[in-house]
Order: sequence, then structure tokens, then C-alpha cells
Amino acid sequence: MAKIKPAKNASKKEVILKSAAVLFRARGFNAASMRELAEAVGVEAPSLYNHIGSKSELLHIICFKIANEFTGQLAEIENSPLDTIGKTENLIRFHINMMLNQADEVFVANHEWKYLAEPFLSNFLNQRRSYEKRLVSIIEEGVQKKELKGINPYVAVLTILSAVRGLEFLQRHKKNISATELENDMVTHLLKGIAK
Amino acid sequence: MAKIKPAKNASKKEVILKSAAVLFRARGFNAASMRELAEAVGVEAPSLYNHIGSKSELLHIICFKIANEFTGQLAEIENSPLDTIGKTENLIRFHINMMLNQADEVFVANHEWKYLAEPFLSNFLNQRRSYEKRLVSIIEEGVQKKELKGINPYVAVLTILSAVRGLEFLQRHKKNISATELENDMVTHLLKGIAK
DNA sequence: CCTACCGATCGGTAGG
DNA sequence: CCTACCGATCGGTAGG
Repeated sequence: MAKIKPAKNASKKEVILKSAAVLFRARGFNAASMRELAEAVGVEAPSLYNHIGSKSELLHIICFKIANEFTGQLAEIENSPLDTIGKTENLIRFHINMMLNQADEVFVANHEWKYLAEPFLSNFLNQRRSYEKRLVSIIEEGVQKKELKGINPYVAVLTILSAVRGLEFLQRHKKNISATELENDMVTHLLKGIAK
Repeated sequence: MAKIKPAKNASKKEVILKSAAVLFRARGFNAASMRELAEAVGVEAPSLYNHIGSKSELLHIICFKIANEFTGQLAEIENSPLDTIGKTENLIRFHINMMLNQADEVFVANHEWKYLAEPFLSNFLNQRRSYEKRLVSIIEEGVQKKELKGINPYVAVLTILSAVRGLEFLQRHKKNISATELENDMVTHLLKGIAK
């Protein structure tokens, strides 16, 4: 029997997507089975296919939702009147908030994108490369204007992006550190260092 | 016929281990099949089992080899007469060198450890938690002695470890940046910041 | 080191 | 949304 996906099912699809993000993060895209996902959602595995087209569709929806949020925020920052330090600080804070508020989805976009099928894989990589280049441009401008030290802009972007990504390991220790303290300390560290 | 692993096969096992690290990194532990590994090594899949016990054995050998190298270097640094900034700088440089010189194995230990079987999984996690705690102790000492800013030591360790891990994304861009420039710029960034 | 082959599990479909 | 079931692929073994 043909699959029918009336608009009223949108909410059920969102439940599936959220469960998929949690499961793909915990087990990895390949190790996560549709039977596990079905159990998390509360149906039998074949019933999932009334709401979604395939396992890989779940992955690319999650990855591009996150990619688009990052791209949108970057455009706003580029068009803002902030100096390059201000733009960098704003970006670091945005990344930290994404890591804290959409931890599962961001984790999947960061780690499991390599299992995207074409043409989504190429698309995703292009979007990410473009994002990184635009960050490098901001840092380059800062170096030229002497607002920033004369470091390699690409290394600086890599350091910042990677440091913030590391918040995926935070989970269990969160009790001791407030979101505000975390955000401020990391901004300080990445802009001003830790040496006194 | 029983499997026999004479000492003279050690070299073939090393070939398998190196190929496994490359393959597990490129495809992920679960997605990587023993048939692909066999092809990379140049034999049929069942022949691999003359040299190894199982697929999961390959994973835990790789993970613990790397874990032991990091633990050994940390012990040396702890016993050195350096001040806390010197110890931190030494550690950052060691991590960077591991990322550059054993990229595949470090990648697997960083990303695929979650597919370790028990008791290796618990063992690995304990070793990593202990490593992190010892890093936090070094930073804590630096804060107390006023050698470092009054940041949260745990956040500082997370920032440093994550930033250095990010070098796994470097690969293709390496042409423009020498290992020395990379190492020095990242050390500067993580100790002194980028703001002028 | 190979050929032949196993039981298990996978993503997904048929049909209702 | 379910039961029943498919073809493909997996890690690994038997036997030589």
C-alpha cells in the first residue's frame, strides 16, 4: 500500500526527528537501527515509514537544519556594525549557545555528516567550507586593522571552532558550571588567553 | 583448523592495524567492513583471522596504544621542574605533534572508542577521566599561584583539548601552513589570546 | 591463505 | 499502524 504523509502528521515526524538526533548521537548513524528508533518513538519499525522516506532522510534533515541556523546567524553578524573582536565574540557566544541548546542535533551535524548520501554530502561540505572561509575573512580583516594579533587566520578559526565544539563533552559536569560562567570564561580564553 | 599466530607474523599484524586505523577513520568503525579491510591489506576476509582475533580487538589495540602514549607523556610533564605555563605549553605542543604524526590512530581513539566492548570501554573511559583530572590539577595550581588568570580550570582544559583535537580537520590545507607556524600560533592563541 | 558458507541483523516493502 | 517477510550484508567459522 502506498505511503501517505498528510500534513497533520508533521508533529509525529518532529518526534521521530528528535528521537533520531538523540539516537544517532548516542550510537552513531550506522550503529543506530530503525528498530531502536521505532522503540524510542513507540511504534513498530515499518510504521516509521508512514512519516519518513528513509533512514538517510532523517540524517540530512538534521544536518541541514543546523547548517542553516549557523549560516543565518553568520549573515547577521557580517552585516552588523561591530568591530572584528565584537564579531568574533558574538560568534563564539552563538556557537556556545547552539552547543548547549541543541546539543544532539549539533553533535549529529558535526560527526555524522559523513554518512550523508549524495548530493547532500557535497552540498553540506560546500556549505561548511563557505562558512569557514567567511570566518577566516573576519579574522583576516581584524589582523589587517591591527585589532588582532598577527596570527594565521585559518589557525585561529580552527582553534575557535574546535574549542567550542568541545562543549559536546560537557554534559555531566554541567552541575558545577553555570552557562554564563562557561560562556564568559571561554570567550576570555579564546580572545585574551589564560596567561596572566 | 585452529588459528596460529607465530611471532614472525607480528609485522603482518602491524600492517593490518595501520590499515584498520585508516579505514576506521575514513568510514567509521561500524561502517567499515572486514571485507574492505581485507582488500586494503591484500587478502580475503577470512585470512585476516589468522592474525587477529576479531574486529573489536583491532579497535581496542588502537585506542589503548594512543591512550598509553598520552598518559606516559603527562607523567613526564608532571615530574618536570617547569612552571604551570611551561607545563601547559609542553602539553599543547605534545598534543599537536600527536595530531600531526599519528593522525589516524588518534582520530580513532577520539571518535570510535564508544564502540569498544566491555571491559575495554570502562577501562578507556577511566583512563581518559583520570587524564583530564590531572590536566585540571595543573591549571588549578597555575590559578592558585597567580601564573594563570582566574578562569574555571575545567573550562580551560576543555578549551585546550578541544582546540588541539580540531587539527583533525587540517589535512588538505596543510600546504599553506608549516607545522612550526601552526604549533606556535596555536600555543600563542591558547595561552595569550588573539586580541591585541 | 583460500573457498564455501553459517546465523544474525539490517533497511525497507507488501498488503491490509 | 501492524504482521510477515524480502534481499543484502555483516562478522566470523569450518575445513583444508
